[in-house]
Amino acid sequence: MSNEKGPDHSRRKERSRQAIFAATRALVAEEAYKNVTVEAIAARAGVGKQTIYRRWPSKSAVVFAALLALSEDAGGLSVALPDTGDLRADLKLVMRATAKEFADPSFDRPIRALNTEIANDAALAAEYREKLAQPLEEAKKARLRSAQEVGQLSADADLDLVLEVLYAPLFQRWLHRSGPLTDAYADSLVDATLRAFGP
Amino acid sequence: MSNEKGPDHSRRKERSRQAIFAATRALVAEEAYKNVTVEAIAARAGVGKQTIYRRWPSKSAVVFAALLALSEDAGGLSVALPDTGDLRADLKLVMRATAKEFADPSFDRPIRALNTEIANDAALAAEYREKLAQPLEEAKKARLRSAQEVGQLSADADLDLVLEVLYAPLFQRWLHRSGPLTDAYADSLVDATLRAFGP
Amino acid sequence: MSNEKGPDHSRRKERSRQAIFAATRALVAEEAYKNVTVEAIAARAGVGKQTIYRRWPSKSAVVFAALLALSEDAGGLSVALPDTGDLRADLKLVMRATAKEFADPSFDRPIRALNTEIANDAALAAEYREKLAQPLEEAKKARLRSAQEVGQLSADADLDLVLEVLYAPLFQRWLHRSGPLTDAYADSLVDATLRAFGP
Amino acid sequence: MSNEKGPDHSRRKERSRQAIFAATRALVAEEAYKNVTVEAIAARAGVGKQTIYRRWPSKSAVVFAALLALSEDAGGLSVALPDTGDLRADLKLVMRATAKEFADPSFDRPIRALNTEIANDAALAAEYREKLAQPLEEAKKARLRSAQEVGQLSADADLDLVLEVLYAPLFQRWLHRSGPLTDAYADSLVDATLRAFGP
DNA sequence: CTTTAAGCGAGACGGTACGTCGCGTCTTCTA
DNA sequence: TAGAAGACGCGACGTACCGTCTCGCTTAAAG
Repeated sequence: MSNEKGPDHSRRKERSRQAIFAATRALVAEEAYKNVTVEAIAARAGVGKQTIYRRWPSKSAVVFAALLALSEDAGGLSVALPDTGDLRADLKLVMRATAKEFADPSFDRPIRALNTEIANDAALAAEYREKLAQPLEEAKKARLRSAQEVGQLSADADLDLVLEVLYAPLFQRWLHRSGPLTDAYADSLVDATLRAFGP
Repeated sequence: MSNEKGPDHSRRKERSRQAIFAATRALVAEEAYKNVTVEAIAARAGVGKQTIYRRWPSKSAVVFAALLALSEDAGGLSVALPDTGDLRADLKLVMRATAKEFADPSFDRPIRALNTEIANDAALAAEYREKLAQPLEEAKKARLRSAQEVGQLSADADLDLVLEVLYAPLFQRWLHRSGPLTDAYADSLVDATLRAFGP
Repeated sequence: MSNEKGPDHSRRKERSRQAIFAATRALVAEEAYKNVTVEAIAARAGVGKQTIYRRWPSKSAVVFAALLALSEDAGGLSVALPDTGDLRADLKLVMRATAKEFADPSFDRPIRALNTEIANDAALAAEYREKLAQPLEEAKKARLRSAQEVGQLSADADLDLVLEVLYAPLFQRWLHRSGPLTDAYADSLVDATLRAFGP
Repeated sequence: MSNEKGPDHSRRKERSRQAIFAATRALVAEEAYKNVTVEAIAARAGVGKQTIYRRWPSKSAVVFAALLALSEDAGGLSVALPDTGDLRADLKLVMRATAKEFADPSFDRPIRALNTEIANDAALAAEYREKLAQPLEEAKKARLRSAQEVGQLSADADLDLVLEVLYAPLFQRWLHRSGPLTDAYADSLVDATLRAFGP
């Protein structure tokens, strides 16, 4: 059938693509980032180096694509934030979970790798915002809008700013390792944010 | 005599040290960070590679030391924040200036380099906090405490948290290039922070 | 019908075969031998690489076949040596012509390529002897036998040896570029050979 | 002492140089020539690739230098040909020995490698002639001149030509594997040469 | 005249080696 | 005798070809 044709066409491509992504994720999670080399990825994926360079221009791009694909695969599910009607409680839940994720070494390393790449490459940064950050932010803003409707958040609050005030301190503290990422800390960020942007 | 020797000795050391720092800063400001190599620094400084490796264990450390020294030279001046008695006005002044700095390319590249290094090296991160971040934060906290005394800031506010809520959004927006660093944005951060932690 | 099939079939095969040979000869004549690659041949011939590998096991074999085919096409003509009745004159004519050929760059490169391949591949060397060298040698020996019959050459001379003494010095001098390939040199080889094997 | 300085200076250099030569010779003797790669040489010599590329521009040049050095080390001894007063006997001795050498696989491979390189690189060919071929030829010519003096060789014979008639057939037969390299063959070349250039 | 399978061009694939760059160490020579 | 200069062993870079493997497309035959 013609249905088979498409998949047949891309089967080999797709197999190597997935092998490359899997190898990249494994290396990023296991190794210091400087040991994540194109050569190591190719070897681990059982793939020629050229197969990587044919598709991506640099190690950064591969790493980014691998982590992006990971998020896209899992992303559809986690995009919706909880909405119990209690914004404060919902945000605390989410912030505590986020803090825990950052503290998990198997998340820490890849996210650091990702941040290292996007900090030094404006094009990757743009792609990151478009493909990863914005969808997440939209989901979060949807929750905030819902809160605005029920009067739990100021109606004229700039939602981008709200999200920054809420998340950026956690992000910075994690990136610079400038303090512990405890539940209490997560809570205090929610409280501060709601004081700033509450009704 | 050893009196002469020591100074002579130190003077030579100091000269090459300054040459290394100058070369490092120049390269960091001019080049993409991956082109900042120990060999390039040594060549530009007119110094043997060993002279660099004798003093610092890695490129990261050199870059960090060069930028640290830069801040320490200039640091004495900017450590004291303005205190006109009007916290909101003082903070807006500082935040607008900070936003401008981040937007300046000749600051942008070095600070990105610095952040790249400390994000991936916990030891450097600790040194960064101790030598650069904490002194600055202490100066800022001094201003906040002064505000608490005159009732412009909640007496029981966690000053570390206040600073994070104030600065982290700006930092994150800059690092991820996720938005413009305008005066209005700087102001809105101050306003949000004062709503959260005001009296 | 199968009668038609064969030819039609052959016609396509033959077209690509000729394209491959033409491309190979062009590349061998134009380029340094290391730049003569299967990929370059395929690209120039407008042919898939597999079409080459389907027919020949290696680049050596293609190059050899291309040059062999060239000789076979032209070969029928030159196989017969002149026989004016004067062996010395006939040999000098042939040797001078041979020397001229070797000096011609458009012959030089292909023949060097051919020699490179057969020097390092015993199987190709055997094929070379069988398909190219022996027919030529037989033609030459026929002329020598004719000379033996009229008493211009020793009747018990080993004709293989005679040919080697006559040609090998020219070949070696060309291969090693160890001296000029002049008419005088060609003549002196004929004279030496006839002194060694004359009546 | 200054005597020590020279050697001290070159000790590391010299050690790696010798290691490279030894590895090259071993590989050339053991492996098919296409498996003799710069990478393999470097690995076997325990040397970085750059150390090879710093000194020689190509694999050809390394192989050539390695084999040249081998000959130069051993060369001083074998340069003098036997001179018993009987040219025919002396030449047969030498030619039989030469034929045996060519038949020895551990000579065959390197000499084929050498010939492959010099056939395709005029510069190497020139160096080969100057450093290897000419000294040997001078030694042989010295023996021939001695023969001329005692009337065993025509006084006006072109000695270059004599040597070519004597050696080139053997060389060509070896290179093209066009016949056996027996003692009888060696003898017949000497006999033919002396018929051509004898008194 | 359609259908079909064989052969083709195109070129991606897993690999190997290339020649270069930079690492961090080691050695030499100079001031 | 410290330091500039830079060679060294090493390992990764990004590229070129290798020989193999799909993939559609063409195309001439058999249905």
